[in-house]
Amino acid sequence: MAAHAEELFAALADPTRWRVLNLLAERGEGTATTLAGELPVSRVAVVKHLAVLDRARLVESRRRGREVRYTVRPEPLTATARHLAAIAHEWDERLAVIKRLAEEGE
Amino acid sequence: MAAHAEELFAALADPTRWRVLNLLAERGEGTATTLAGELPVSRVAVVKHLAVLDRARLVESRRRGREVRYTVRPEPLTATARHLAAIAHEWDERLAVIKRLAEEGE
DNA sequence: TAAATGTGTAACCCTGCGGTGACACGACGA
DNA sequence: TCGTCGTGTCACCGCAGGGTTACACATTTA
Repeated sequence: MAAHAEELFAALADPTRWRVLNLLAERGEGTATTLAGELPVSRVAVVKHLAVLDRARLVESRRRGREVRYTVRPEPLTATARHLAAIAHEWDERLAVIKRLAEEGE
Repeated sequence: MAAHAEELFAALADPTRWRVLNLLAERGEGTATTLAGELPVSRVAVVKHLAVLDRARLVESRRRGREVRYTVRPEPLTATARHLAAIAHEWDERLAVIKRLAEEGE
């Protein structure tokens, strides 16, 4: 598994981060301050979450004057979806081979 | 996002757990002791990892006399892959709508 | 220019998690 | 029957992560 994939899974493992992503997807964009206004956590907490999401490339930030607007980035999700499907397929094949060998062995 | 989905992402966020899953997929099955023999961690650590993977339904355990053999389960991966692809698709549509609105607004 | 508003960041708290060693229990083989 | 071997579990350690408050800095606007 690629190293940054684990970073992405870790990013997706937190419920607050999913709420941030959902809010951004619904509204199109948002700042740390506006997001904190709709969440039960402080702005600083939101900033930290956005930093994690940014490292995982799940959000994009554009400076707009004195504020920083964040947008959602779907690409890592589609890439990870393909990745997981491929691994599951490998496992399936492996299990099929083992099952066949076991039946021959009887 | 479903609650146990975050449990699954958390399970996938650890490198040692991926090594456990890979070993199980390669060999078809394994016990906590045999796995610990091929990993740089103790048996107790492997047991804990297997417990996490079991809660996420990524492995299956069958008692065989005095030992417990673990097998890999691909289903959660395929399910999560579909889930992520669907979410990414939603985001894509949302972004397309917003982009169109922005262009009309000019 | 001064007030207001948003961001950046430092210091700190507490919980969870990955890891360890030690020991008790149960099942198998000699 | 007794030693062996695998599992289960308890107590503990260190650190990263999610959370907070407080304060300094930058940019807009009245």
